[in-house]
Amino acid sequence: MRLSTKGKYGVQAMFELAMHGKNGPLSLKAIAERQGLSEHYLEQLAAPLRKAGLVHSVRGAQGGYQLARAANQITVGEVLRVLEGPIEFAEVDSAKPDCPVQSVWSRVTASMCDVLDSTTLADLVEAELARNTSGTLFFEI
Amino acid sequence: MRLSTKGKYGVQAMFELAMHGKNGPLSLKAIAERQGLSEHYLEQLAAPLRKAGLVHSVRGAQGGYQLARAANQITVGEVLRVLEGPIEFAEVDSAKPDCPVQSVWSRVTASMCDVLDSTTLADLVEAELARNTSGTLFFEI
DNA sequence: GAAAATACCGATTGGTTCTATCGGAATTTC
DNA sequence: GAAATTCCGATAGAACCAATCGGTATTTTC
Repeated sequence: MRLSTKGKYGVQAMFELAMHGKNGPLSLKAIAERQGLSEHYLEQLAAPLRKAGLVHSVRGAQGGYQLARAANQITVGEVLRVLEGPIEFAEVDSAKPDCPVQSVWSRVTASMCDVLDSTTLADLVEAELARNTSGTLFFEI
Repeated sequence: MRLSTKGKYGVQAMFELAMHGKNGPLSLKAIAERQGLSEHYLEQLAAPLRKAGLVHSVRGAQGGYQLARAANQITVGEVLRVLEGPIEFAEVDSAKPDCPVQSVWSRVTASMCDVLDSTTLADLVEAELARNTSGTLFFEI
């Protein structure tokens, strides 16, 4: 019932890319350092994200990754589906679709998707910027 | 991110107990047959449910299990926590609690708990009875 | 043109968890 | 006493996770 590190790290990496914005590509090494992750492991996450068209890669020295779309056009749910497959609280048993237990699973899934599909990378960037601003003001007044 | 069969079967079994109500104890064999599960596997789920005080057991022939409380006093979330541990969409990294990504995980978790903690076994029984009633009417009119 | 940086690729591995299965002991009913 | 049932502990195969490793291809920089 818990997200694996694949989805977790993947979203964190996408958040870093969104924060970096259009300042050229950001390397996996840089992301790995900022988030304290293994660079080699991140490679495994970058591959599906690129194949799914969520990021563009730039090879060679000074290369790295950039978001393939505007940050407000990429939701957290979309990233997770690429890395983890369908978002589903429990596999729905097609043999008894009318069982009230199944409908609980469906409702939980829907409520998870509500949050994940309505949150974009831009929302995360905005929250982070707001946090830094208020923090800075707090100490500089 | 997906519920394991432990939680899934466990809730289905608790639902059967709730449906059975106060007509004496219901054996694991009966539950296994109705739900198409392995009886031996159900035993492993029954043990923690009993230790957590959610069911009472009756040993010996004609024995089985009963809910330890009224069905409207047992939520689906409670059953899942006994069988699967804390309900949490992703482990929150205590090193960076203010990261916007962490707050997404918290919001998803909260929204899952909203559904799971507000749904009782009695709600499931009610839904099942309503379904049978309407189904019967549909064919008997 | 050489060297460094980086993305890209595939294999493997150790660990954990899942999903049971098995055999038997204790308890109660009939 | 026989049958039904809970109870207990061990085990085992499978799948998945998380990560590591070694190497190749591409691009920039010097």
